[in-house]
Order: sequence, then structure tokens, then C-alpha cells
Amino acid sequence: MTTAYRRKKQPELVRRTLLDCAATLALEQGLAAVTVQAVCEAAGVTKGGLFHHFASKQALIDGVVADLLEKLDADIEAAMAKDPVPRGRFTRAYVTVTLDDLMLNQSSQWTALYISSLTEPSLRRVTADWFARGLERYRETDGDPVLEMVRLAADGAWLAALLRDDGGPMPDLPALRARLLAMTHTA
Amino acid sequence: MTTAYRRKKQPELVRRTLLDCAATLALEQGLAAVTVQAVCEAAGVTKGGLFHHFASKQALIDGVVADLLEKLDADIEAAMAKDPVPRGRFTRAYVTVTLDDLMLNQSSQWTALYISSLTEPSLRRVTADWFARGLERYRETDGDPVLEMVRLAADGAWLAALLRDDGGPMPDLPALRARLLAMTHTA
DNA sequence: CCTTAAATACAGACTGGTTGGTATCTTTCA
DNA sequence: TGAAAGATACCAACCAGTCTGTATTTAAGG
Repeated sequence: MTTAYRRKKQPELVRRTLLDCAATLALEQGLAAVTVQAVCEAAGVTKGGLFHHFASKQALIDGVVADLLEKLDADIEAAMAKDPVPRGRFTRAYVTVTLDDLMLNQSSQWTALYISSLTEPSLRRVTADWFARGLERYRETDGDPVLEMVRLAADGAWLAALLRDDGGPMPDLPALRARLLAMTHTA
Repeated sequence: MTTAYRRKKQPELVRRTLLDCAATLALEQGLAAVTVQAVCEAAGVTKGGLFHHFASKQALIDGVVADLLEKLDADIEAAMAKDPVPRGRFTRAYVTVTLDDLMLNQSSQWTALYISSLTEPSLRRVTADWFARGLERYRETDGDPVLEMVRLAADGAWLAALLRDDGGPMPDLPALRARLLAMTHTA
């Protein structure tokens, strides 16, 4: 870890690396494995370095979750921009973003971390707010109970993907995706 | 904690209490709050007592999850016994048990703990096995993609319920239940 | 039935290791 | 040169787990 003196200083990159390593640790070894020391080691930085960027471990975790939700927001809005039909637009974007990510990576970057965040009451609040905001913003076009059910099914698929690597059953994602999207038009 | 000498010894009840307290702690304060000391204190027992009943902390957690899945199995089989129609029977039982529990308790006994178990890779395997077993056993009557989607939606509702207490949006459960059950018949 | 001894069910202090966090120093860059 | 970036050493708190001791049950023998 004495290497960081020699390499060119890129604080923004170090910060990102710390966030990524924390997320990866949570994903691969569980939330309990996300210790400050472990994150530092994975990122090739010492504790002094980490605490220079983040005031506390909680700040680091909060940063990871904030990053996660921010990226999710951006992806959803990008998907919505391509959709000309107002009705169910948000739901389609939600389904698309969710399932496409599950299909691309055999281990979703977010899924495990997102689930982890649900176990910690403080982070639960952040996540709950995110959902409440999204629902309220698009209530007029996506308030239909059928659309709500479609989104719930996408969440369920998200959940199932968590268990995929451990031998859990996995639905046919492309077929599920097509079915859910079709339901948003017939509603 | 010197009280346990005076009170009548009921090892089976103490064991149950320890399991319940561990589950409650995970639910209300997050998985990180489930320390051996905290569980002991909540159960009115010292560490010596806890480690008399459980060989390790992991054994305690495993016991909690095993209890959870066992009860879930029993509830599902009871619901299936009342259903005369073979096709989709398992899915209907799954939906019924899941949503009825969510509707009864404002904070489901299992939900948080079940989610917590997903963050720990070792417990993830147990849960994945449970799902795989259930799916394989009832593949003939409940293998239809529509039924699968119905179960996923129930899982999604389960997830949403976790966020309910923190201000998250909550679907109309009775309506959702009716809709999902109806879909198992038209499939 | 009463006594007694083994087995069970806990109490409570203690330990080695790990945790998040801090204080201080060194290097790099503008 | 001065401020940012990071290293190193260190600490108090806390963790799971162990050890030894004590009270309570249980069961056998008389």
C-alpha cells in the first residue's frame, strides 16, 4: 500500500474505486464482509486514505447507495425518452432497465447491494423514498393496478436473480420481459 | 440475568425465545444488530446460556432461517390441501400465504429476516435450495410462465412490504391478491 | 417415598482478535 | 510554499467464543 505515493494522484478515481470495491465486497461476500480494512485492501489504499475521502464508514455506504439510485434514475429516464407512448411509459422503462441488467451480467452489479441496503433500516428509508418519488411522479400515466403488478413482477425477477448463482431457479428472462411489456399496452 | 435460576427451567422455550429475539432484532434494527450479546439480553439469558443451546452464532442464525422455511412449507401445504384444482395449486397457495401474511401483520414476521438471509451467501444457498425444491416438485402443475410471473409478483409485493414502514408505497393488497389468483385460473 | 448422584441448564467473568476511528507524519502537486 | 492525498501507528470498544462454577432436573437405589 506504499504504492500510492508513487502513482499519479487521481483522487476522483480513488474515490470511485473505493465505492466500487465496497459494492463488490457486499455483492460477493455479503454485507458483513464490508469492513473498512477490507475495502481499503481491495482498493489498494490504507485506512488513512479512505477516511480522507469519507468521513465515516456510514458515509461510504451511503455514497454507494446514492450512486446506485442515481445511476438507476438516469437509466430509467434514458429509457423513457425513447418511448413515445405516455401510458405505462415509466413501467416499461422500469421493466426494461431491470431485466436488461439481469440479462447482461450474470451477477448484477446492483442487485445484491440493493438488497443489502434493505436490511439496514437507515438505508431502507432512502430506498423507500426513491420508490415513493418515482411512483408519485408518474402516477397519472402508471398508476393502473395492472402496471403496478408488472413492476412488482420485475422486482420479483430481481430477487430471483440474487439466488441464481446459488442454484436457485431462474425464469426465462427474455420471455418474461416480452410478456410484461405486452401487459403494459393492453392495460 | 440471575433470574433464570429461580424460574422453572423450560429449555425448549428458552431456545424458542432466542430464535424469536434474533429474528426480531434483525427485523427492527438490521442484521448487523444481531450480536450474541444483544440476543442474550433480549431473551433474558446470558451468553453461557445461549451457547448451551447453539454451538455458534451461525448455528443460531441457521436455526432461525430453518424455522422460517419450515413454517412456510407447512403453511403452503395447508393452503394446497384446501384447493381442489391441480393446475396452479402451488402458485395459488404461494400467493395466498405470502399476501395474507402481509395483510395481517403490518410488519411481517418473516419478510425482513428472509431478506436479511439473502445478504449472507451461506444462507442464500439454503433459500435457493428451498425455491428450487418447490419449483421442481410442482413443475407439472405450476410450470406455466404465467404462473411463474404471478409468483414473481407476489415476491415483489413481499419486497414492497419491507419498505412500507419506512414510507414506501404500498399496493392495494386485497385487489392484487384477487388479480393474481384470477390469473392462475385463466392461464 | 426419600435420598443421592449424574446430567442438564444456565451464570458470569475472561480472552484473543477485529472493528471503526484518530493523530501524526510523509509525499506529491499546483 | 502550502494545501491536498495518502501512509503509518495507535486506540478504545466490541465481537464471538471459552472456561469454570452453580443451580435445577432427572433418575436410580434403597
